[in-house]
Amino acid sequence: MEANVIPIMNNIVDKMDMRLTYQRKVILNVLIENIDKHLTANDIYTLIKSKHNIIGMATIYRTIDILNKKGIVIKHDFGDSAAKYELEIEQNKNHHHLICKKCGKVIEMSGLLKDDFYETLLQDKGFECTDYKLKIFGYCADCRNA
Amino acid sequence: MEANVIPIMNNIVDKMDMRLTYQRKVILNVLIENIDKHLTANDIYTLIKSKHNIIGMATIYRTIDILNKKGIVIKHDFGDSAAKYELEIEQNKNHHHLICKKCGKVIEMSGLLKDDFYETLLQDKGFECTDYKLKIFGYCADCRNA
DNA sequence: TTATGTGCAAAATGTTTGCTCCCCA
DNA sequence: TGGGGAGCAAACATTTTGCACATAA
Repeated sequence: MEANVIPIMNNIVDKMDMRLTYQRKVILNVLIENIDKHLTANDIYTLIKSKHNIIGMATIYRTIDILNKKGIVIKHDFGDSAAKYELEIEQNKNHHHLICKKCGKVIEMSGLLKDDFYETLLQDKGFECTDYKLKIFGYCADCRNA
Repeated sequence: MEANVIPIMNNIVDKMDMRLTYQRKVILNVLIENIDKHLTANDIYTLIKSKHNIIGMATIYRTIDILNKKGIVIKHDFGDSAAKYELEIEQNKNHHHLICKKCGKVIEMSGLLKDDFYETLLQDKGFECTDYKLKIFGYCADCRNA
């Protein structure tokens, strides 16, 4: 494991409250090293295979599912069949995704919701928001100029 | 076909610019009659089977896909395996979904984005927005009080 | 008439599960 | 050492595809 990954890993391990097996360490390691990317289960599998021993697909799905339920991993669906995962760190949390309908690129940004949306939801609908996903479809700068 | 469906149907048919077969009419009919619902491909299949002749699943997927590409049908993914579809009428367009993490209920609302988000996207990222989907996860009034 | 659409069945894809053996705490 | 975890393969659900036949325009 690379040194700079260790403190992040420890931080997550504190939150997980589950047995720390070799496989789970390796999965977390890949997620941390790709903290700015969206990985499919198969991406994770391939990345692990290239650096460590092979681990089973079922283990990846089972682990990711647990991490997702514990709020450590976010599950995304950008419409291209396989679900994508990323670590739910503060920096990744509740950001928006701009998805280009031409080239498929995903750009991240934030700050498009009204500042008082949380209160509005509670008052108007009695709905308590824990998190949200905003997907914006359209055309990125490159594709618009092409 | 029920009488009140005909004007909506004609409106859509004008937009589609594709051969109007028996199967496509029946699919559109079901979508119009359930304009306020989110249907899976299988829901559509079952609804058609109960009122008309059986049509093939492949036809449903192929038709819905075309309608989606033409902007007549919206495809949703609420995280429960099968994709859900609804007509993309003005009333359905760009609304938000509040998804209860306990009971799975989906509530619709709108008006949570900043008024100038379209311009912000264009200026800050050069991104031209055509449409968006905002999914808000949390707990509905019923589940919060239960 | 002919390009397009349909149905069927088979295949592809992504994900989940049962069961046996393994290993972390 | 005991109970949760892993691996494998088989099952599963949803969606896609190839091909022969049917049909709207």
